[in-house]
Amino acid sequence: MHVDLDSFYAQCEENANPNLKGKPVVVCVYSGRTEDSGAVSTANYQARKYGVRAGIPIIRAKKLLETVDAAFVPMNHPRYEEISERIMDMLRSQSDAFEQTSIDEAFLDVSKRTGMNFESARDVAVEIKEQLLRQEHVTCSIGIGPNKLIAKIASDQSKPNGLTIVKPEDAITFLSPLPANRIPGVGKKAEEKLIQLNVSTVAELSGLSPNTFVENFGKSLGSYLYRASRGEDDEHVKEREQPAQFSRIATLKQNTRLPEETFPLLTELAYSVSDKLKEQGFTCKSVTIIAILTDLSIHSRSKTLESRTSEREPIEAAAKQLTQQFLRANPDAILRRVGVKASTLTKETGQTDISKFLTA
DNA sequence: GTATGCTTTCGGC
DNA sequence: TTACGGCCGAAAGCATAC
Repeated sequence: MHVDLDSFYAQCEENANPNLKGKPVVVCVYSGRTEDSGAVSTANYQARKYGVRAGIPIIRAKKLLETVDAAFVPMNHPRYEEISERIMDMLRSQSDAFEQTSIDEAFLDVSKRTGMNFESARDVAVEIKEQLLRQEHVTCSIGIGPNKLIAKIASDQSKPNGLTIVKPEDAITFLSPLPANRIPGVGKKAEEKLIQLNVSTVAELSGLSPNTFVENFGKSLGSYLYRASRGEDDEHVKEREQPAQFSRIATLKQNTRLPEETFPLLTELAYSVSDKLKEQGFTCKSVTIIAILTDLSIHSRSKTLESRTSEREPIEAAAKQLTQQFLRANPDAILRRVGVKASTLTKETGQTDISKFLTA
């Protein structure tokens, strides 16, 4: 079973402010550069009717909604996290195995408690929907299928507030007419290939030879797509124990390549990443800087640290060094936004782990 | 040749 | 007509180890 909370941030805002009910609601990330500079994080379904989508500039969303009484609200991420945590705990309690894949999505393995009976799985889904509405005033879209792939595609089939059940014997019939890009992992690049191959539906995709898959999509994606187009997937639902990375990114006051204008922000971002590592009890081994230039192109540079750390100073030093190197190697680059990322995380248990043993 | 690790890019929301 | 965020995980591409 796949559960997807409908335009989650927008629902959180509607619940926090009843004035928003019934209006188009646009949740915005303001960059602070000018009055309306920034992007749309998400929009409720009323706003989507006017063409407002995640990722578009706020100013464009305002134009699209200028004839209606719409609400533009700043994103409040800590609030969404808190609400999400309660919801995820509830969903986990309704499952045999649980896997949260984002702040608003999760897979629930309900095979045991339903004995693989899809009518019984429907009851679980209905109970989840009722409980979510009662306890958190939130709607969701649920997909039920014989595996994660089909559950995920099914949850996307009917939104918002949908429930789509695909029994094993109906899987091929369900998938066949769908556009091939509904398969997770088929993005822009794979889609271009599909056009070349004259493939638009999953059924057409499944008609390609195994060689055609590997030749066009590579061994990894190719064999995944071969199976996916047949509705096959054997991934298990499993808890994600540890995050893989923490990052902070922000927009500069003005476009620049001067160290005195970028370093203070880099320091702030590095400190924030370090604080989060410490707060959550992690150390990192690699540090990455993200550079977004005036043409909005995205670049990154990373390095592996000499030793694991969560301290502010080594992360800050690495970020400054990587930025300097990037600017030296790219004399025409002008920075618009910069970010700092810590990855290769390890949870520090306080117990003697192998690396401590070896250094001792 | 395969496994593993590191760096960079892609894509979803 | 343009406009433009802040996260995350996964994939791709390459190098190195065995």
